[in-house]
Amino acid sequence: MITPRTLKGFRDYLPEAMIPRERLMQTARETFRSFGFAPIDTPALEYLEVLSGKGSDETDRQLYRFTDNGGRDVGMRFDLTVPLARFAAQHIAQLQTPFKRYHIAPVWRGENTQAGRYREFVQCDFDTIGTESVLADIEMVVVINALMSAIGLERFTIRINNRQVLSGLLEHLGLESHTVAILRSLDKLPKIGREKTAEEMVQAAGVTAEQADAVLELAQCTGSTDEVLAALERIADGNPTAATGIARLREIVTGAIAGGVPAERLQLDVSIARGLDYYTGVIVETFLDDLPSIGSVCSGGRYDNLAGLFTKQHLPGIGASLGLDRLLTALQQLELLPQVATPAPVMIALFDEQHRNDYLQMAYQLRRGGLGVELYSEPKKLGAQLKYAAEKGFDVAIVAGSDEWATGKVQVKDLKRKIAITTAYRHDAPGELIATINRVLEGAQLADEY
RNA sequence: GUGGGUGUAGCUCAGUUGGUUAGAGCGUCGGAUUGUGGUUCCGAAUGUCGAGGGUUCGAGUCCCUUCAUCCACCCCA
Repeated sequence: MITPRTLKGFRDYLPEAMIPRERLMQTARETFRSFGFAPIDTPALEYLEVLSGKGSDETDRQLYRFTDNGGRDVGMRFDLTVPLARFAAQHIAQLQTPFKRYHIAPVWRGENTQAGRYREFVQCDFDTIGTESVLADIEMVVVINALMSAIGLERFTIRINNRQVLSGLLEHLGLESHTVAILRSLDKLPKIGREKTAEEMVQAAGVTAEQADAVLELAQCTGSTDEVLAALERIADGNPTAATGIARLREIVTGAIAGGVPAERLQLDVSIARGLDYYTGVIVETFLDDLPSIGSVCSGGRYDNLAGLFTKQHLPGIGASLGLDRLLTALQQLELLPQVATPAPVMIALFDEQHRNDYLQMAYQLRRGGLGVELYSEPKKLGAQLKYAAEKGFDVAIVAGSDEWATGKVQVKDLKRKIAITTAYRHDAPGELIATINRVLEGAQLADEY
């Protein structure tokens, strides 16, 4: 016998897990499409050189790679952004710019697992390429807010930074060459605190204590966006790069607010750096206020030359990625996921098998009326059937025995509120029953959000 | 990749210094209740103690290896 098992970091999804998962994907799709992003897909496998070209040592280490049966060196994509760069370089002639696409698909990273971190997980990316307009930057923030709201979340914070602000300061301090090491240290600031971060910067990045202090002062500006912007201007001291970056941040924040994002969800935070070095402008991370420890659930930013490896054409872009599996882990920990094992809301009890064809006819009529309906398949005791319906998460059970069929009425049981409604029903006039069920479902939906 | 915790019934866990046939609660199934579900009562089933090897008269318990999972570092969705 072969032991049935799954690989480390790879998972099976039972209906209870898959139902909210599909719902989340559907919400993401609808949100992206409502902004005009169009779907694309790319292969899971790419030539190794395509994936490792831009990658750092870290991504190289996490890359699943092998030689295929034709002797080609191939790798499994570890994000959707590098495939997009290849895709754009390859097809740009047939695409109009700005090109807006969304891409919902699994990616693979051979790293160590943890809660909300898997080796196979789904990302929901949306990007706009071919424009440097600040409107695209603003739209990214607006989409993130719309997406999180559509999922049913209210308590989240979108942290915004602009690489140019820090670059400007580093330029001002004469530290451009240490940028990567400084960013790496800076990323630890929330975890290890200011003093240790300063120590590490001095040690790992080889800067002076004064320089480290200036960087940290910049990174620790807090308060309202106006306050932070004013403080940044003071510290950057007229450096042109930083000034450009700060002006851009101001435009993004005011634009996002005009675009419907509540101001309190936006927080300027110069300390967020993102490990990926391909970001060149604005950077965002999205944290759940009630579960910040899970990390960012939606991150992105501007990259002004991602396709440079694949084409001479200048292709600036901006976009972000929702971590579907991480978000689902978070929603589960916050107990915001319904425990439902059925995708259909209505179950018809097989109460009296003599009327089997009536039940089939009724199910047909209800489905034609737009309702998801399961007809119970065994003539078990009614109590057992109702128990099955309640535990599987159906909202409505239809009960009709010989008495009901004789009088032209059926019982609509509201399983969530435990009440029964008697409604007239005939196969050639199902309208009243459908209306009754819909009334119950509207109530049920209110009490049954994510 | 490095370091640490955990792994016993479907789930949450107990299992005393190694000692006969491995337990509890919840859940499941059957019945009380042959036309009405989340309560109550009665009854029942269920484990190669993650896997493999070793020490021992004897291992769920000790040792080694391995797999999975969680935590920290690293990195990130």
